[in-house]
Amino acid sequence: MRPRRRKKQNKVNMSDPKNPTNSINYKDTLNLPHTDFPMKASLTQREPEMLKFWEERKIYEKIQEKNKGKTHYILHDGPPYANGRIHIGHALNKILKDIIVKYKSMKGFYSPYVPGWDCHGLPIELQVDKNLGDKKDRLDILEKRRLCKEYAAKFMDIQRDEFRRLGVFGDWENPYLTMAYPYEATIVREFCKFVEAGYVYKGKKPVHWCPSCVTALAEAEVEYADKESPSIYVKFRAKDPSPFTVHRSPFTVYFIIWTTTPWTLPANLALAVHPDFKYVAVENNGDIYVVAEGRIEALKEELSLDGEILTKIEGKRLEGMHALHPFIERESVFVLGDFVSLDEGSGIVHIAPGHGEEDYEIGIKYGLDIYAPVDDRGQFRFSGRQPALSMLEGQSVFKANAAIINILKNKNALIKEEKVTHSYPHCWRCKKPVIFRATEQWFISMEKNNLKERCLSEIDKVAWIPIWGRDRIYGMVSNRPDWCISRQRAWGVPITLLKCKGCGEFVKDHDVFERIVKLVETHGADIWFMKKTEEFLPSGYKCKKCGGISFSKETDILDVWFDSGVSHAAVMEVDERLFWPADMYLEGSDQHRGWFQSSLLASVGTRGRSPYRIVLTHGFVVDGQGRKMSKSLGNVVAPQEIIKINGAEILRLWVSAEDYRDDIRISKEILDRLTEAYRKIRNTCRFLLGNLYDFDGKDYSKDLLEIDRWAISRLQTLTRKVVSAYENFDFHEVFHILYNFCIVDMSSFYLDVLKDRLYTFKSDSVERRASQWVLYQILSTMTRLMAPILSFTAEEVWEYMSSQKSKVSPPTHPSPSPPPYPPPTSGGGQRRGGFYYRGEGEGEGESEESVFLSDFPEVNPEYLDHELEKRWDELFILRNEVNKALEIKRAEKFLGNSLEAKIILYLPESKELITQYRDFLPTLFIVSSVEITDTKPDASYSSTEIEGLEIKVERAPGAKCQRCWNWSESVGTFTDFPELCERCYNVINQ
RNA sequence: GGGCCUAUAGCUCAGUUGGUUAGAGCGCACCCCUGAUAAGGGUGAGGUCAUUGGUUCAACUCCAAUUAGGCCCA
Repeated sequence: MRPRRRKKQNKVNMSDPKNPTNSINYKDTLNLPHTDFPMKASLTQREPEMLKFWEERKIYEKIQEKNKGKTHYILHDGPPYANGRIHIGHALNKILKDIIVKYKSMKGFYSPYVPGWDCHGLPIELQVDKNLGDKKDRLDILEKRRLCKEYAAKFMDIQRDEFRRLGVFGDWENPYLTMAYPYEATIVREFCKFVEAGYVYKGKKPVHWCPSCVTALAEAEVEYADKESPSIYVKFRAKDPSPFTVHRSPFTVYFIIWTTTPWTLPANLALAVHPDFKYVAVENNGDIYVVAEGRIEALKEELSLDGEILTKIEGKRLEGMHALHPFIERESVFVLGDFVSLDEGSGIVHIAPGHGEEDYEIGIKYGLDIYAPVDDRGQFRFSGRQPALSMLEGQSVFKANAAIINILKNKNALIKEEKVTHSYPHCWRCKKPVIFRATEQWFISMEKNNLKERCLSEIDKVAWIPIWGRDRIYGMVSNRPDWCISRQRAWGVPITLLKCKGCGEFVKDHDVFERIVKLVETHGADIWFMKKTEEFLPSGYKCKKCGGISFSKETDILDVWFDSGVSHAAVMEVDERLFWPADMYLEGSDQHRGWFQSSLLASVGTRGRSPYRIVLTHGFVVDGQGRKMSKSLGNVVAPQEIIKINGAEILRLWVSAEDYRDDIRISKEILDRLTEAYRKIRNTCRFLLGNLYDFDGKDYSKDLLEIDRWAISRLQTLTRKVVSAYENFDFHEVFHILYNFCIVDMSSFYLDVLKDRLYTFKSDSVERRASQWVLYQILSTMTRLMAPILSFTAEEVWEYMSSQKSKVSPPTHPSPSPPPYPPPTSGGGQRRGGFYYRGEGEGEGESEESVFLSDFPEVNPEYLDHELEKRWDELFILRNEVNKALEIKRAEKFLGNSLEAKIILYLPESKELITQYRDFLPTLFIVSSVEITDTKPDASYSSTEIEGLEIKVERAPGAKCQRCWNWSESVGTFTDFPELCERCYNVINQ
């Protein structure tokens, strides 16, 4: 504990009146800064205390109460997946949201924040399976769902604590969970709406299928990795060789195709060519081979196809012709496709409509069978009995590649075989290669009711930040296929459809749907698996189509993107605090394909418009070199680590300092820099607090010196810039503007210059009070400006601002450290004992118990003075030149402290500025005296910035005043205080 | 391979509609102070504006390609 230095402010404590000079500690007569606000932040310890304060005092709830009824601003939370602990991307996302919500709330918007979690889905189910080990296959579906639910709940809890630890405000006690009964009921209800509107159909379609997990995978569940595959050239004999043989009929004509998936050849039904390419017939070893003309050079090398070109034919002329399958008694028809390219292969593409996206599209177009003789486990199942196929029956497709190549060899249909390593889709969970396989799936049609078109037109009504988000999602929606919404898994909301066993028709009665929704609402989605089929139907229900009375339940579950996609209905429409549509959705840029899109589809399909007005996206967190984080690179930065080492506040500062539109880098150096920046901001606040310990809180706005008016004007400029940056969601600018203000305007200038006045003037002199008034405005404004970002620190400063005076004054004896936070007041809304208030007519005070209950600063035009700021810009140039001159002398050891200097200025022309500010210049330069001369001094510094200006630095005349440290010729002229200058003498003697 | 995006000092960011020697702060080096003190102040050195072409009287700025990186898709 530091002893209090200050006794009485204005009277010297003289122990020996006869010999005053020896015993006076003039330091005691100064108004040195004093505050208990610690220099060291100790964020790691202090943050949890602050969180407790916010929780106990129900600050979030009070903010909501305060803004109730005002214009709303709804940031609808995108639900993170309730699996695992949070990573740095989660932290980034939630902190950005928090900054916006806090800013809007302080601006007076009603901006409740309801966090949510995505709870269903494959990753959780797989994790549960993994934990179960061998037991997983014996487990009842309800039992497994129970375990999944527990798992999700556990991680929801963990993540909730981690999000709260970041200082994020929200209704953490009542988050939305996609597995909550009412939410599940909404999912079912929204699904039924889609069914009733005719969007939902059951179709056979190739989807990514994981033979290992035995499930269809969504796009989002597939990841690409390198895989080695066979690369083969295969020949298909032409059924009718005549168009290629001209008059040389003995030749056999073959079409060459290239594939890396030989196992799809049994399902080959067609060959595709580009309508606009030319195809050539090349004679080679007594046969004729047909390939695209544009590939001939490459194939000469690849396949030694270097014979004479006999004929040339346009691709479009091949349409409808037939080739013979190399090992099955079947014909493959020629079809036309724009997707055929000349980048690789032969320019003729093998088509298996049941095993490829483009193959499927073209198959539909030509009315081909969507044929996929592969079962759930990725094994061949053929219905017909052909010799070539029987040996493949039951083989897994990847293993069958070799057998098929063998068959091709035997049939003399293989031209070339090698291995390639290429990017191939893999299952995101089990990491094994997946296949494309046509299966029975449920889809939401993008064409029905013009859904796609309507989505596209809604996209143009949304404000996308950054602007390119619009192009991105527009392109994705334009090209997207129908939405495959079924999954063959356990952990999710079931597709609640009942099928007539007699005719296969699905029950689509509204009443039945309502009945199911009600059941789910009360019992959860589990009810679907608990009750018998009949229990979902009114007694005696008959099939509308065939009159059948026997029905079966659909057992597939819904894609989790459907779950989160309907959050607009489950949360925004249902929660009476919220509003539909949301003002903002804010997620990472990957969500253009994910949640932004599923929400858009879910909302346009049933509500006809998008559920959001603004969509803001941020980039991904990468390491210091700009590379993505991965376990294998070992460059993963965990938010928990940063919190432990630096504190959540530094993480918040990091989020704000970086431009989130791009990828966001994080590294030790970046965090070190930010920690420095934090200290600077914190210390600036501390210095301000320290000089306000005895401020009387009165309005001194009429007593300001010009430099004070400059400072208060700069404060308005700061406010204007910061508000505009917040409004544009340019948080990194908030940080830079605020930080530079602390350094440039405050610490290195205004506060440095002000020390003389604050410390040495009579404590209650109007000049000192005026500067304190300014400091108070600065501190109060800065604290509120930074609160949405530096929430912990702003609240801490706020706390000291409102409670400091009563603790600090009068500082006659050591006082115990104040408790970090005042005890809870009985009866909400009671004012704390804060002393500071604004002048008359500015009714706002700093008595709110939290900075977040105060209003966000606004620019006060009365204090904004552009003229003054502009004039002072010139003074700064002058000051910088004087500093250079001083630095030269300092290097020569001519002086140390600038107060030892006298500055002589010589400026032949345009000297209005220096003469106008003649008396102020010593203060401005922080030197003891300034002389303006008409004769050019010798050995002076010639200014490079101001033409003609010469600056000479001399030792200041007189002696150093022991109190204020200025050098003055008046020192020694007072016999009772021979060590004091005149100014200090007068202060002491009053 | 395709779509969208990014590239300015060691770090984080500015750089208006193309128009002088490209700015700021931090960090770094050196110095001062010791009455913001595990603080404060001053001065200084750092950039071929990713690369290469093109448009233009003039390009960090516009266009194209390349390289590197990111997200999404195949």
